[in-house]
Amino acid sequence: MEISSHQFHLLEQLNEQRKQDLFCDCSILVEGKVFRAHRNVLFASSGYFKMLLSQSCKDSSQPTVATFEVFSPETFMVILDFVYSGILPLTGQNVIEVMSAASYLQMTDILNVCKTFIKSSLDINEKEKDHYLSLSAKSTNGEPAHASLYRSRRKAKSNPRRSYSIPDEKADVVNENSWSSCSTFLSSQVILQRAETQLSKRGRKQGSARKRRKHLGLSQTRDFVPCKANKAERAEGCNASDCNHNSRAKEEAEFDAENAVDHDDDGYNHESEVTPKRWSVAQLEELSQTSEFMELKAEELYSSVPTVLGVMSSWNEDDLPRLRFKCPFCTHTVKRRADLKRHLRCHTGERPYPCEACGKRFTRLEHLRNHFQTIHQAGKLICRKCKRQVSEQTGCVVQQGTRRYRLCHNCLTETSLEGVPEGVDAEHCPASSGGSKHSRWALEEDQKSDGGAAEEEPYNLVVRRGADGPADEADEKVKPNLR
DNA sequence: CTGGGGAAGGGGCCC
DNA sequence: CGGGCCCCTTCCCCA
Repeated sequence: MEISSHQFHLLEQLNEQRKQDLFCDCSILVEGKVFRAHRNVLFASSGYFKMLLSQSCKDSSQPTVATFEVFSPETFMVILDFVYSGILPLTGQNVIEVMSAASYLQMTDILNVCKTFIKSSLDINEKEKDHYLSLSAKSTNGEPAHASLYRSRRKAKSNPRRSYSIPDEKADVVNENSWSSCSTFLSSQVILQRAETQLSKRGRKQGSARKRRKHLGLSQTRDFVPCKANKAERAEGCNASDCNHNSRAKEEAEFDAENAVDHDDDGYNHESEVTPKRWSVAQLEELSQTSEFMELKAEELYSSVPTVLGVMSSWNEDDLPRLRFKCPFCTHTVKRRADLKRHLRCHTGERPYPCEACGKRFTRLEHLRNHFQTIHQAGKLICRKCKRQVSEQTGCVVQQGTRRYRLCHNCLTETSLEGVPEGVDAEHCPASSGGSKHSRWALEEDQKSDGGAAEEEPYNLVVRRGADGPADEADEKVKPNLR
């Protein structure tokens, strides 16, 4: 016989004990504010606490103290209340931070509810937003019209506060797109925080802030965070449709941020001075269009990644604590901060290494090098047609557009007989042809003088870091040729 | 439609 | 900590 109310009453009793500080054996310090709780409850609720407390359980006589600086006391209060009540008081203002904290604390139930919350918020505001955008497009006087629209929008969104009860939620019900949107939005937030750091260093002026504010609301179609291509894009669920979805998420978050703060007559956000981590996505996108933001190099961005970002502990064979770095955007953990930095590129879409020959960009120098070697330098001593190994003497370098590869003399003769045009000057081929198989072929007629020279100057490859600017500017940062 | 090969990209780890 | 190497997986193109 099962008494269904038992669990509820038990949790209720624990919550009462917590409120009266009875049997609380764990103190959690969040930005100076102390929360008291029970170790066993925290252990059962959070993967983070499970790891943390599994260490301290060896000497259970000593009270456990955990310190957090990565989220606010208000956010932790929401989470702790949920742990002891099963009720999650989500609002449009706190959902992002709660989700971020839940990710940090490895509380998947809360994560799932946050996803659902955001998704439902998007649905609710879709029509309203369309209406807003259409009005916005018709508006001729930018600032006043937008300002009034934003105000009316704030009023229109009535009571965004909702409470979610976890047991009804199923992780597999949640549309992954919503998570990808949130994940990408979190990427935006991180980049925004970095940008904020950089800008604060440069002494942000009221005038520029006003100018930025003026453009708020004009960003409904821009995507700030580049979507990753290929594998990681799919891994993170950031495909083309997700990017559209993402823009909606950003607008929603923007709306939430607008809701969360008050603006003075200048439109400057005073709230940001109190809670500097809360930037609206519109502000982010606005910022991304400014020259200051354009000047932010990848190195600067990554140098300001908070040191506490996603750090978690694990245990090695000697039962000694071992730090691992957890990606804030996915479940991946790495041993070294540098590896995390490298990994983060697959979320931010940063590709600091462009190929001089074809313009394709890469996340790593070695990938660029491999690409250049195989595609543009015919680095493989293998006949592309018959797959036989060739040497400098037995294989000719053939250029097709920006691609170079080797053919043995036999295959070269056959290829020539099949009607491949010879004698096309490789150097005059368009750098971005990358096109059809039958585009422009070039055989290096004098291998010793042409291809040989290319071999003697192995890589006419120039590497640039963060070469997002004009070519002239990028050329000033040319690195020595590789190898 | 399918299988094979090349290219791209990400993770682990060493120097 | 950055660079580099190795290995593996995934994607794309082509026969």
